[in-house]
Amino acid sequence: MISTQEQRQLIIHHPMFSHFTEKALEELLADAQPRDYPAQALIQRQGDPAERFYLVQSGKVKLFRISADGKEKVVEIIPAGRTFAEAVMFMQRSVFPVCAEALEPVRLIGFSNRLMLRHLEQNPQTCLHLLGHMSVRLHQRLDELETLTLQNATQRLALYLVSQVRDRGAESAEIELALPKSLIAARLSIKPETFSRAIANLRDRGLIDSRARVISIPSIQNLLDEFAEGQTPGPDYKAGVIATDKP
Amino acid sequence: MISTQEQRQLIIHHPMFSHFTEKALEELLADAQPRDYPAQALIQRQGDPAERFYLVQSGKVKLFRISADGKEKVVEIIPAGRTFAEAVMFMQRSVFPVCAEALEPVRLIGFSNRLMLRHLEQNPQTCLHLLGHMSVRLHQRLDELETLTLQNATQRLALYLVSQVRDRGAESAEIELALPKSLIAARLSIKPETFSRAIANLRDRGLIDSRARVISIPSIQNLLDEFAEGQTPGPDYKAGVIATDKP
DNA sequence: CGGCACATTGAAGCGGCTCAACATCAGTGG
DNA sequence: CCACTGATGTTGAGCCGCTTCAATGTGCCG
Repeated sequence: MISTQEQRQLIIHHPMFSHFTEKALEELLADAQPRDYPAQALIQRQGDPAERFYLVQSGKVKLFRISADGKEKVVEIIPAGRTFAEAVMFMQRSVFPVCAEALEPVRLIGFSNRLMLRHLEQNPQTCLHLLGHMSVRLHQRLDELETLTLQNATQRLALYLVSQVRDRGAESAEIELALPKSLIAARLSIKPETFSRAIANLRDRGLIDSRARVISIPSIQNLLDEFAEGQTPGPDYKAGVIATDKP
Repeated sequence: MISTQEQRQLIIHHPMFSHFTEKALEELLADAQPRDYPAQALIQRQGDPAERFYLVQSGKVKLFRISADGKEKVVEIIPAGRTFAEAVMFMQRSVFPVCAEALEPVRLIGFSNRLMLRHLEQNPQTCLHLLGHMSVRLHQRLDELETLTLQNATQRLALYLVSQVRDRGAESAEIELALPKSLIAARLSIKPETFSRAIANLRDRGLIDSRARVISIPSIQNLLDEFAEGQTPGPDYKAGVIATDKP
């Protein structure tokens, strides 16, 4: 059960719930479970049965996969205000596909999958919103797949830095790393040592300037030009083969 | 406009359309565009505006990304009977995130995104089906992400071989590669040479037996044990940190 | 049979990893 | 206030896996 006004506001204004009727909302809220986790707590384990999805009220959550030999792959860092594990509820066998860990003290609000599904059946608007949301996620995974296979460590770092720039379209920028470098390294699937060397590499070449956690980029364009991002191929790519119009 | 009975049957029985009313279906069918492509034809380019999604009537379609320096990453191979680019219609800026190429002579049926969205607004059942579909896709991408970062080339190949086994749960199996080895290599993000060496590696160790395009696996379990798949960590993983129940 | 695409095998190179030492900084307690 | 400590970040050296380049082998269709 949700108690505080702060929680109500957070939920009500979240796009996931904004199309619901008053009644449906009340039902979901009545069933919602707030829960606190200390830093480093394991919130869920991959393979656990999933009966709820979560909204992060405060703190940051790390989603990751872990392989049999103990190596982990950081999939995503969920900041406050965002939901996670919402895609799981649409699968037949509902188990968490990833582990979740609290990076800092975290407060979550858990919603019942069963209840949510029941309301979705009568609310195409929210379904469409969710579809949009999941399309974006799918697209992001695609970007990451490409980045991982087509770009080397330094390029991945450069793209990450650019993605952290708040002011889109600015010429230059100064950013402060929101996470420990070792975590960013994990997010980029590189080792901390390699991360450090990549930073040094960019610094030596004058593309960035780094002082501790603050990194300034004299020219964002230069950084991007150097490591051309996954853009559409030139217009002359494999030109010539055209489709026939009708079967 | 759809003409042949064969096409109608294919469409009507596809889960994407199975919940639609007769009337909605007729509207979609009236607008559907069949189209043929010769082998190697470029069907769509990443960045192209997307106004339709496609059902593959016959042939195979390769979805891939291409980077500025020409390296390509094969994202997926779509066989006959499946749709692609259906996730794009839910995004604001509707452009194809990948290139598509006909691996063989291909016949596609294209459906209007606009029309489909309009019908989805009145059909939560299909929305939910689509959500389920996209959850699975999201999950698959996750698997691939993990496989790419956590497993080496030989392990990836082993997992691929196992995934190609038709008879789930059988002790041993014999499979015939449905695609040229160089394409499978690309799908696994390894070079053909490495693919070849990986096959040789498994053969030398008695885990598989390969004669040209036919590969037999004496014991599927052995193959999996060797390269323990991304399974849930042992029950003792980071035990101890428990959540407090209430805020 | 020739020709060509596909596949295999060898040798060398390179990028990122591992291991190890050292630096830096924050927090702690004397 | 400073010495101690542990976490985090940096730097160096060597190694390993995959790629690259190049040569050779194999199968298919003219």
